[in-house]
Amino acid sequence: MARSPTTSDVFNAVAEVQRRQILTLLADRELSVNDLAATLNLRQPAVSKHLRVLKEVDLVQVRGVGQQRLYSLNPQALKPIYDWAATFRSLWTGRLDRLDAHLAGLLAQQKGEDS
Amino acid sequence: MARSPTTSDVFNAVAEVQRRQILTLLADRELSVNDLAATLNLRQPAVSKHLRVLKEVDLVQVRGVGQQRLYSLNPQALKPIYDWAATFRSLWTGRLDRLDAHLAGLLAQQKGEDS
DNA sequence: GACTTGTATTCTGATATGGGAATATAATAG
DNA sequence: CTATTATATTCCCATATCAGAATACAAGTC
Repeated sequence: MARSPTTSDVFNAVAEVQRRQILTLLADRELSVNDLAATLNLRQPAVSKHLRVLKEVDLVQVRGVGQQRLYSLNPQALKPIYDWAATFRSLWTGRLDRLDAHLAGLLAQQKGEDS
Repeated sequence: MARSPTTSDVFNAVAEVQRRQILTLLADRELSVNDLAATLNLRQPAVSKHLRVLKEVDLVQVRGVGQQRLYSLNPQALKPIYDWAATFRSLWTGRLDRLDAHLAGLLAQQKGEDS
């Protein structure tokens, strides 16, 4: 078996540095492909390809404005990553009940699933 | 250029599902390689290789106990992921102005063009 | 020492990557 | 319609992956 495709889930999509930077930039404002290329010092095709990946996992959405395509962030798609990492949060905050908290977190995740 | 090595940073290491599961299991207790292999229905060499990756990015640490090698989680190594994701947290916490912005975006998209 | 158990490493192969170069498509302007 | 601007796609290739199989290494037992 080979490595999972970058489009298989948000974790794989976000593994690439450039894509994380794109998301960070889009957190502030809608940007066009060339805007991103200029800011990141990447060629336009490279940016287009990264955006394609991000769109496939629903991390960004596009809006066509004339000849431009403005990409914007879909923040909620990042929630799974936050939630997963948050599961371990009590383990580094050095509290006594950290194990309990972690187990509670796992349970909540199983029951809740969404939001 | 090729895809970044899984050992290049925590984000890449954690992109793989099996490795995330290993971390989740290790959050509860120290486990041996064979313990993990049995629980995850993976062959032992596969687990050893995953653990190697996790160790290289300092997500786990090993302790030799007799013939066994007990792996344990180093939770703090997950903090960068949590912190990064938390950066976007305010964007999905349902503030009204954000919702408005999003709906405005959708409306503009309807009038402008498709995705 | 010979044997067993636990783990790590090496080799292989199918698969996917990310960037550059070139090209194609889309939308607008003249 | 032609030219221009903005973006997407295709082709290429060096690189890395993950799992399986086989093997090596390590530590304990007899």
